[in-house]
Amino acid sequence: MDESVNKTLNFIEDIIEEDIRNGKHGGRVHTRFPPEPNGYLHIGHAKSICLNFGLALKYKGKTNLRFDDTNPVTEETEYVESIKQDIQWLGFSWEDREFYASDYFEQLFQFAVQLIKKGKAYVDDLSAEEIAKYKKSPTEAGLESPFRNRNIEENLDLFFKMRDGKFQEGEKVLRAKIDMGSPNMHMRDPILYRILYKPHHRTGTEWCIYPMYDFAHGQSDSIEGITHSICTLEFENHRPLYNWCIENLGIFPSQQIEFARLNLSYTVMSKRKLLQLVRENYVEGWDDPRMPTLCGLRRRGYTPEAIRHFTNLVGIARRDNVIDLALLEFAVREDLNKRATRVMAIFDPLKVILTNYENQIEQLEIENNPEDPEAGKRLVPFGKVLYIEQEDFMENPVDKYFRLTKDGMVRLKGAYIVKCEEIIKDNNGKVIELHCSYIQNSKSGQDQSGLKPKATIHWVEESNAINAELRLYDRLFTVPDPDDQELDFKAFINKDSLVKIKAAKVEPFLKSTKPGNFYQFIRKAYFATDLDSTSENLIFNRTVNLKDSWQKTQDK
RNA sequence: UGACCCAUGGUGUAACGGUAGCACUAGUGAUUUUGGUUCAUUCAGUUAAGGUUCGAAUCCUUAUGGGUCAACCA
Repeated sequence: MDESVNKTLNFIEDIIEEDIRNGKHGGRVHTRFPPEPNGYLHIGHAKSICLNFGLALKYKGKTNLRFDDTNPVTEETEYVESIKQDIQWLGFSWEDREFYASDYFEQLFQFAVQLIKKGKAYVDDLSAEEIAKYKKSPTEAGLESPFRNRNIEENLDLFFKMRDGKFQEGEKVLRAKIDMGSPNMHMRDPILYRILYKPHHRTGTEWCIYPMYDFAHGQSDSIEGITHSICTLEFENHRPLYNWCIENLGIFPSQQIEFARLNLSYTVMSKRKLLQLVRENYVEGWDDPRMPTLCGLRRRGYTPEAIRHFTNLVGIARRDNVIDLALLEFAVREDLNKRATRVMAIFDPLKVILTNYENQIEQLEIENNPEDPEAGKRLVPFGKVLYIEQEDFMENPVDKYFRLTKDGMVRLKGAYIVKCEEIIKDNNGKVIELHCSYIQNSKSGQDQSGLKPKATIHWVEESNAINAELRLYDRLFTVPDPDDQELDFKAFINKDSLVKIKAAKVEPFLKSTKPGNFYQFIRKAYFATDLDSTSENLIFNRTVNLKDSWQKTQDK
C-alpha cells in the first residue's frame, strides 16, 4: 500500500527540513519513542510511533526506543515486553537502541549535584501539602519555601543523605530554584527528586530517590543526542523547564516539539479509562477486540499496514482533533480488500434443497480474491442440500429487493442459478426450508442459460459445512464523544458491542485456518481468526463490516 | 480571574501575501457473478469585527470560542 499519502509537509517536517538546510546538528535527525512501561500501547501511541520512526526513515535518521521508567510505583517489566512486541508488530525497528531512563540514574544524580553546586537547586523539607499550598494557583504568585536559601554545602549534604536513605519518604525533596512568581506553574521551583523506598523493575533497590519526569526526560534526550523530541500538546507548558534544565546543565540542546494527540470518536483513549474497562469487566482484557489498544486491534483483525495507513491519513498538527472512527474503518477495508481471501460463511442458516440436483458432491473452482488475480482459486463443495442466509430470502419482498423470493431466481456465487419453487414453514409460520430447482446450463463460467438474475448470494454445502463461532464486534460506545458527557463515560457503553453467533456454517476451506489469518466473508464482513480458535472450535472475529448500501437504504 | 497554545466544509488535513485543494463521511449515477470493489459526480468551508496591502485563510489588533497548566505521575 502506498503510505506516502501526504505530498505536502506537516509542520514538524517543515522544522526538520529547515534545520537540515541550516546544517543544525550536521543535518542529523534523531528521534525517540518514549513510552512509560505502565500500560498497553493504543492507537494514539501508534500515531506517535509512526511519526517518530517515520521521520527517521524519511530523513535517513534514527529512532531510539526509550522507556521512561522513573516511577517505580507504577512501572512493570510485563509492560516493557508488550510495548516492544507492539512496536515490532507495527513494523518498526529501534535496532540496538533500546534504552531506559533508569540507565541514566547515576548521570541524572550528577546533573542534580551540578545544579546544587550552581545554586540552582535546593533540598526542601516542606511536606507535599505545604509545597502545593506555597505554589498557589496559576492566577496568583507562589510563595518561596523557607528552605529555599539553604547554602550549597548543606544542600549537597542533604541530597547525598537523601540518596543514602537517611530520610523517610516525603520528608525531603530536591527542587529547582527558578521562580515562584512565574505564571507558568512548572517553573515555580519544580520538584526534581523525591524519596521512594520502592524497588525499581530494573535497578532494584539500588536507589531510594527517583528523578521526576521533568528532570529525566530532557536530559535523557540530550544524553542520547536526540535532535527532535516530539511529544503531545499537554507538555507544551513543560517546554520552558525542558530548556531550562538543558541550558543550566550546558548539555546537548535537544528540541521539544509538541503535536496534538489522536482522539477517536466512539472511543476512550486515556490509560485510566481503559484500565477501568478492563478492571470492571466491561471488556475481557487489554486485548479485547473492542479495545483501541494495539493488541486489541490486532486481535480484531486490524493489520499493521492498515494502522500505518490510518496514521498517515490523520495528519499531524497542533489543533485538538477527534478522528471519525469511519476513517479507521476505511483504512482497514482498503487494505483488506486487496489482500483478504474471500470465503463463504452463513451467519443465520436457511436450508435449501435442490430438488432436481443429483445426490452428489461437485467441487467448484472459485476465485480467492477478485482484486488479486495472483491469489488463485480454491475448490468449494456443492451439493443437493445447501445453506443460505435467512435474510437472502423474502416471501413478500420489499421494494427493490433483489435476492431470492417465491418463484424468484438468484445466482449462487460461483455455482448455478436457482429458482425457488416451494417454501416450508414450521408451526409458527417461520420459513425453515426452501425447495428450489437449479438451472443446469447456468454453471458459473460456462453459463448458457441466458438468464440474468439481479443478485448473487453466498451459500455453504450442508454435508461439508463446518460449525464456527462468529464474534460480531461493534463500537464500544453509543455516543461519538463518551469523554465529553454529563454522565460518566461508562454510562454510554454499547450493550451490543459484542454479539456471538455460535452456530454459523462455514465452508471446509476454513478448517485449517490459524489465529491471525484474515478473510472476507463474502457480502458480509472482514473477519480474522481469533487467538483462541482451534480446528475443532473455530472462532472468527469481525474486524469491520463491508459497506452496505442496501442496509443503508433499508435504514431510512 | 494569569500564562501558553489553537481556530479552514459534518470530520481530518493542505494552501508559507496571489485561483481555498485533498481524504473520509453523506448523496446521485455507471460498472459489477459480493447491494463489496472500481469509476464518475454532487452537497459542503476560511469564528467575528477592524486594520496593513494593488491583493489577506495567511500579517497586525481586539473580541469570541476551545484546549493545557495548580501529582513528591508521565
